[in-house]
Amino acid sequence: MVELHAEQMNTVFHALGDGTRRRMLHALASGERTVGELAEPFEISLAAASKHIKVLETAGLIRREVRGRSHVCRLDSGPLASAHAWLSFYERFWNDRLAALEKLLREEDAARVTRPDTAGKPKKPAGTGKPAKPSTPERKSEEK
Amino acid sequence: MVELHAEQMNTVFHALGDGTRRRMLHALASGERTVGELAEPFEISLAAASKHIKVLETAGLIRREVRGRSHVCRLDSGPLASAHAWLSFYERFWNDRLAALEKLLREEDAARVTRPDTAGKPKKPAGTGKPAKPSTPERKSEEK
DNA sequence: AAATCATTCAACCAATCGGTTGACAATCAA
DNA sequence: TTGATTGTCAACCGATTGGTTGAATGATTT
Repeated sequence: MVELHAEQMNTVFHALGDGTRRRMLHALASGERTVGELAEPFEISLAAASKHIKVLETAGLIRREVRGRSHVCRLDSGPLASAHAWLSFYERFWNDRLAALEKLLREEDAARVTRPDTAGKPKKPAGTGKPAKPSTPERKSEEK
Repeated sequence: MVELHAEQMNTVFHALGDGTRRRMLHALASGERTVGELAEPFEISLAAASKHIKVLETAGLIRREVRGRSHVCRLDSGPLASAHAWLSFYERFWNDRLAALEKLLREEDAARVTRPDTAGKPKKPAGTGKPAKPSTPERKSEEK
């Protein structure tokens, strides 16, 4: 599952990287809102708000339904769920008990696979217990 | 808890909005990496990679320890946890059963509190069951 | 038909982004 | 000391961002 649909993630995270847009999403959490209603709390022009809304829309975070002359927006949680899932991968790192275990496992793993005799001199003091990067040279996946 | 520390969230989500940086984080998930090691999978200059790493660092997503001439980076999951928590607010929207319930509750709530007779004309067709924005004018918190 | 309302569009602006190159600083190996 | 190695810094570049203003579009009201 590692980092497919990267372009989507870019747009979603980028959309979330702005406080104005996050507040708009938050407003939409309690129901539909027109563009004007979404714009109202902010001291920016309606055009600027409209752009923010378009960013949210193209990120798939909201959907728009044109009712007469007003555009009604509602949340689409799909991309939020994706972002949430992406972050969940790192959950073990902030879940401390698991993190400690995982760390041990990683180090053990590193110790098992460690460097297949790369450079001649084993200048390893062996004391500090540095995890020592596993020699596998990092798979490539997403390319821009 | 609604959208405090907004500046942090900006930098974190912005940092996550780039595939290169996400892949760097992913690499760090399996252990420490030097700047060079982090840069290696990418076809960009070391300087560019260094900038990415600095973005991650100032977002608090990684920490750096200078060992001799090499800078060793490791993940700091704190901000990831924050982002995850922020997204969790919307969890009910993609958890369908809960979503349906919540929706009902919201509508019920909206019906109970509905507009304290704002504009004169009750042009409400009352048929479509639109949630009807609660008249509370959206609390302001974060200001850029 | 005219006015008003809700919203987008187009052009512009300054700031930021992601990238480059070349110079620099520091550490380590010879 | 000389020379790699590891990484940052500074200057620059084109593209994108978030904002503005003014005009244009479309639906509703009068």
